[in-house]
Amino acid sequence: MTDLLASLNPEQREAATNTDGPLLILAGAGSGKTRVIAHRIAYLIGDKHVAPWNILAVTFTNKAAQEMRERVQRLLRGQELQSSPLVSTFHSLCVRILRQDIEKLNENYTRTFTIYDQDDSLRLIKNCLKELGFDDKSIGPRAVQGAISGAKNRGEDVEEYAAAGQYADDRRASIARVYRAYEERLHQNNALDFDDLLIKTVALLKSNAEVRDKYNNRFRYILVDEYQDTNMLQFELIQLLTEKQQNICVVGDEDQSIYKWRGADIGNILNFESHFPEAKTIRLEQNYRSTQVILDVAGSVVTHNVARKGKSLWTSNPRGDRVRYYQALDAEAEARFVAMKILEHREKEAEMRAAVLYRTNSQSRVFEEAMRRAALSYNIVGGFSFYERMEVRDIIAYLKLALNPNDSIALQRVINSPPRGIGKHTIDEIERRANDAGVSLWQTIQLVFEDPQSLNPRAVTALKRFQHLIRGLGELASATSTETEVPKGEITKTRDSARVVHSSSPVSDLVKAAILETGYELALKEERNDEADARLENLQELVNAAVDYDELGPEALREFIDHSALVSDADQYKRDAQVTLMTAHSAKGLEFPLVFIVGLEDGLFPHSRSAKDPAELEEERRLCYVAMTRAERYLYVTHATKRRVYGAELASEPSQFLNEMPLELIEDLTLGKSWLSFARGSSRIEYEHGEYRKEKKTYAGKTYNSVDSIADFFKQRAVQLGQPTPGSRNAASSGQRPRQAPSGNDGVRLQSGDFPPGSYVRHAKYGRGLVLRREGAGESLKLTVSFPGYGQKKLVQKFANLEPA
DNA sequence: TAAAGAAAGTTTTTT
DNA sequence: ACTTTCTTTA
Repeated sequence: MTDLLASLNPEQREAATNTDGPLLILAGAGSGKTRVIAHRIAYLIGDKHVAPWNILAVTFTNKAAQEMRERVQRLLRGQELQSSPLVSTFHSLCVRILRQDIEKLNENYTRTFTIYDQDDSLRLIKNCLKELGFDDKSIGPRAVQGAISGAKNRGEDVEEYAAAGQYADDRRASIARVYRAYEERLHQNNALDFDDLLIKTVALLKSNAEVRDKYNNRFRYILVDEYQDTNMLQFELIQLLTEKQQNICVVGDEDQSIYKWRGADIGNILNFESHFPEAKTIRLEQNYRSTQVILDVAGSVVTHNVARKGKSLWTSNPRGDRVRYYQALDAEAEARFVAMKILEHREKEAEMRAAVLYRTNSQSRVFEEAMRRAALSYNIVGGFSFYERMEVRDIIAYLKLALNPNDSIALQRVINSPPRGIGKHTIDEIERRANDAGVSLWQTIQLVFEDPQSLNPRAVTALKRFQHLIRGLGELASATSTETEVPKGEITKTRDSARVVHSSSPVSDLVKAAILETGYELALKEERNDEADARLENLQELVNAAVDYDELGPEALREFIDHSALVSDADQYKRDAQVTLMTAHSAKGLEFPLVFIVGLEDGLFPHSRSAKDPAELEEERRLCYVAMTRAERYLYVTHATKRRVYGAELASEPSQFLNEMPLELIEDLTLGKSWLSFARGSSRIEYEHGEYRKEKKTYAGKTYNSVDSIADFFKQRAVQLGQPTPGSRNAASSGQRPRQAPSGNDGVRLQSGDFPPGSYVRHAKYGRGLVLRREGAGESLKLTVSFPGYGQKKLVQKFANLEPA
């Protein structure tokens, strides 16, 4: 053990061995955070002889948990252990606790509760909206879901939310009604959504001293990773669990806080010392990951944030190459450039792993294609994950029904997939009657048999067959499930038969049954096309995944289903893939020798949704910082000058974050003129850059100088293209001329109200904006205008009431 | 009822 | 552009 610790630097060693009492580790990017946690766990077990069972490490993602488990295992290699430390995400920890003790909460939930993931929850919300008669389009289900989740994460229950809504607008009052209905339905269905997992666990630990004691005694040493991203509920959970021993160690970095939108409270890490008065603080500031240049560029961007304590990250690594920049014509050209560069790097160093980081999942598509064309094997994290595929979710829904046919959301999902003659009319009728009678859809089906009313015999027969199908799956499942599901007299018999089935793989058998007996496989085989074949393959994968649960005992099926809800990105990140494509968010905690940050455009990264709030813009900047600091040796930043958004082609400006990088540390790989070469050639901008930095501390908002340099860039391009531009006689002499906003009135040939690209306009609502693009003519002349703070808007000139500005 | 065609919404990030 | 959902038709 001692030699293991010898590989740590003094601060790291201090952090690993300071095991008792509250400890805050402020760990900068690449400072060996995961290493320290792993060593700390190994030290607790190997040197302090703490039982592994008494150690809990909590992470946010399964990826991080997996990584941590492997690291600890490697450190403890060769040692015989009685148990292993629990390394878990917040959500699976809560499931674990609730599956054990939720009945002690006395809210009428049973241990067999179902978990509704985001998709299930959205379906339920849609049902509630329908039921409450919100059939107008004024209130979108997604918006409601966001509002409810937000309320839940702020700790507001229905009553509190409704009370707060009393004095607010109608919209909020409507949402409160949906919230109430949603909660009732969840409860009726014995279901918990993702937020409830935390809420109910906290409520349970708060209300029941016995349970609290039990877990306090079990988890004597607790570690929390990415502590800057914890929200109120997670903080409460940690506080309740560490009430007794206070052996709480948290690791985090304020500069990497990127989940405020999900309710994360940065105050948790900033105020750790006041929450836990005995706390020690250790700073890890030596970076082992990146070159000095990469750190300098990343640091330069993040220093533009005002709400920041600031810290110094240093490295003894080589300076490294400059950050490389490329301006592509469009998204396709951007992807081609990235693929080409990856090939070049791999030619020099065969094992070079690369990551392509983008802001939104929708950007992944072009990169996938480019990788395929370049014959690079790639790996996508996030987006449409395996368990989110339609066919996989359908089969899971059948399995959920096998355990609990009253799960109306699952039933709704598969009652007619594959098509079995239960059409829209029939389903509507059943829903209506279920609502009237206040029972589940499953129970209503039985009622239909007793009194078919308007339903025709064909539909009734189809329902009979469906009922029979689900019952059959249910019987198969109860052979592998707990005793509680079975009538008392049959317990012995059932358990015996469970054992028999057990040795011949019960969970995977059940999955197979759900694929075969439901007619799912047949329906896909009959389609005879590539897509159906791919789906069949996915289902085979699902069976394979289930095999891992075959030896797990009576709760195996339940655990498999839980896993499918909580482990949405299971094993998606394969460490040795040549290329990994993912969002900047997903990349947190990972590192690659070669990193591309793509789509650095205004409105995309930073995202337009973050433009109105300076705090959100700062979060975008931290996200950019996180992305940049993933790079070990080579970092590329790229953007495109036009990009399709919702099918329409839009001109895009360079991201202000590019303007915040030190230009002398950037190498321009663009063929021909780029925004960067322009910005460089303009001494005025360099000068303003210096000025801007001095003023920075007083202004938290958007970097307007970037917009100005970008405006000049567009004007220059217009000149090159020979398009008439207001003030074009001046623009030819590039950025050297005195700063003056072009005006629609000063060109002789231009009428007032004519707005070419590069000119400024004023809009009643959005204020002053830069015209990027014109299309159409006469009545339907449309302008694409970028408004600081609002992003790009496409306006019909005739109706937009624009004035020159 | 199911398939085919039309219209509407989608894309911020995640457990 | 693409996918989901609504509407029409056989």
